[in-house]
Amino acid sequence: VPELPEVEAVCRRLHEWAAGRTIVAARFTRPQTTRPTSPRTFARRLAGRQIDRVHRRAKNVLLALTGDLTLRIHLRMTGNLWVDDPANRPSTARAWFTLDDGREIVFDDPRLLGRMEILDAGRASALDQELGLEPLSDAFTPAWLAERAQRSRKPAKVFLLDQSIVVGLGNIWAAEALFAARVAPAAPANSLKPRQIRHLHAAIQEILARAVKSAYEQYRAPGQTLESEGYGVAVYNREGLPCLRCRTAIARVAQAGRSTYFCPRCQR
DNA sequence: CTGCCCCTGTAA
DNA sequence: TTACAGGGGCAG
Repeated sequence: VPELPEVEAVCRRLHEWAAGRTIVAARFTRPQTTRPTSPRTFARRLAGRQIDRVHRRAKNVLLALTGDLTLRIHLRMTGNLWVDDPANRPSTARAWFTLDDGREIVFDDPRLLGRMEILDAGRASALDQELGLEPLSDAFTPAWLAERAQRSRKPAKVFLLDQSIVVGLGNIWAAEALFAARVAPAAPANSLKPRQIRHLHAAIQEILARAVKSAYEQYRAPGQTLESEGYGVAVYNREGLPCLRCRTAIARVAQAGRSTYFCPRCQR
């Protein structure tokens, strides 16, 4: 479900739907959803707080609450968030926060991998520090990317997935960026030429900007599934199918325990 | 660095 | 029945 574009779309919609509302009560169905405290303690800390705004940092959904607290929600693989009438809550909902207007924020998470945590101001800024650069920020420049790549021997794909360097890229968009830039996923980051770095940088920004737009427009209604494969995927999940540039069969290899799709002819 | 784990769902 | 799934934390 969510890489940067989908998380961004969720945050914007949640902001539209819930900013200014107050959380009246919070319910959880599983103890592992809340970290590090129990659902009970967690719910007690949330009750009565107003949601000032909802924004994104890396793949985290951040709800800024009154009293200088931040609710951090990580959707992991299958999480989703929306605001709706309690009557429409799905059976896979793992948490819901009743709002002062009778609607509720629903945290849907079939695979139970998602996590949430309450941060005080200090921890919120510490988290911000630990995370890498936002790829759509002005600070993310070709020179900066080149400098970081220089210091890493990781394969390019693994380098792009590392959230302490650049945030927001996941398995789909990392593969897409490498394909667009014609960079081999196994090439060590420090072996990339300046020209390849420039292409990679441009590809990351273009691809993500376009995907954010599509994801936001697509995520209009509460409870909709987040589908990134629908918009502009050129290599991901296309093993054996012809490369869109040269017709060579797309290959799949495992890197860091995950599938990487690439064109063995145009990416090297 | 890779491998395993957290979980459930779906498809081959 | 097995493999795999858009994430990430941890062990070895």
